[in-house]
Amino acid sequence: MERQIDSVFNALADSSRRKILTMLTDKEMKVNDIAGHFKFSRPAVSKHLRILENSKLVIPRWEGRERYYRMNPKPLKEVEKWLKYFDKFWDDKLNSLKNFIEKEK
Amino acid sequence: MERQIDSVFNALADSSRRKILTMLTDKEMKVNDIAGHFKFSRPAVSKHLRILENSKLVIPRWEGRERYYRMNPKPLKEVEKWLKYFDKFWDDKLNSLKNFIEKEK
DNA sequence: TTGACAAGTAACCAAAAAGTTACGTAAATT
DNA sequence: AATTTACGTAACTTTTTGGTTACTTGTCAA
Repeated sequence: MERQIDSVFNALADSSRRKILTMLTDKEMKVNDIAGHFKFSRPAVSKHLRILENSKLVIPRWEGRERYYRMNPKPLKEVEKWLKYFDKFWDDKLNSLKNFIEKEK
Repeated sequence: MERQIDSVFNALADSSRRKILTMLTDKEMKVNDIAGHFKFSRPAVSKHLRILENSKLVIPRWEGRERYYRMNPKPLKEVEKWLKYFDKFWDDKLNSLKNFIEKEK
């Protein structure tokens, strides 16, 4: 079974999906509205939405025959947590990198 | 030309590559040492390293016939910045909700 | 109630990704 | 000098991904 963090990183790997997320930051949108922002077909958009949905980055809501999507920022917290691990070393790393580059010259 | 952020997200999409990054957090490692941690072959590891290298997440250094890799956390800052965009929005939203509730009282 | 509309799903295809084995090359070891 | 070692690279295969078109289903509107 795929771990949650894997599915989130995977969902974020595609720039179209990241674009969808930014579109959904501040508002709900239905599938056709989203599809209107892309050159490719609506079924392709549907697939992207399915991937975002599986990673819980978006949450759908039916309203009649229309499906509204909104963003769920929670899974991004997992990513931030993963990144924080490196932040701990950030300054040290920068310093030693600087020293490394200095020595190279 | 691929944008930097795209190549970074792409590099991070693979869990083996993320594992390599965590291995390199606090120390340099040579290719064979890294390969020792995976079930797949050394050339496969080499490919992953090439992808990490292209996204600038790791930096190589030749020492004789051995190649040492170190992590470069800088590109992760781009990712964090991308994530911050959402944090800001959701924090603001939470705050205005809080203010709203305060005023109601 | 008929037709159009908003979506999902299925079957398919091409290109990219992720692995393999085989081989090449330069450095270290004997 | 010959051999082994640490890597890279090339050619190839399989799997995954991202797209397509065609079709289905449920809802709305005439």
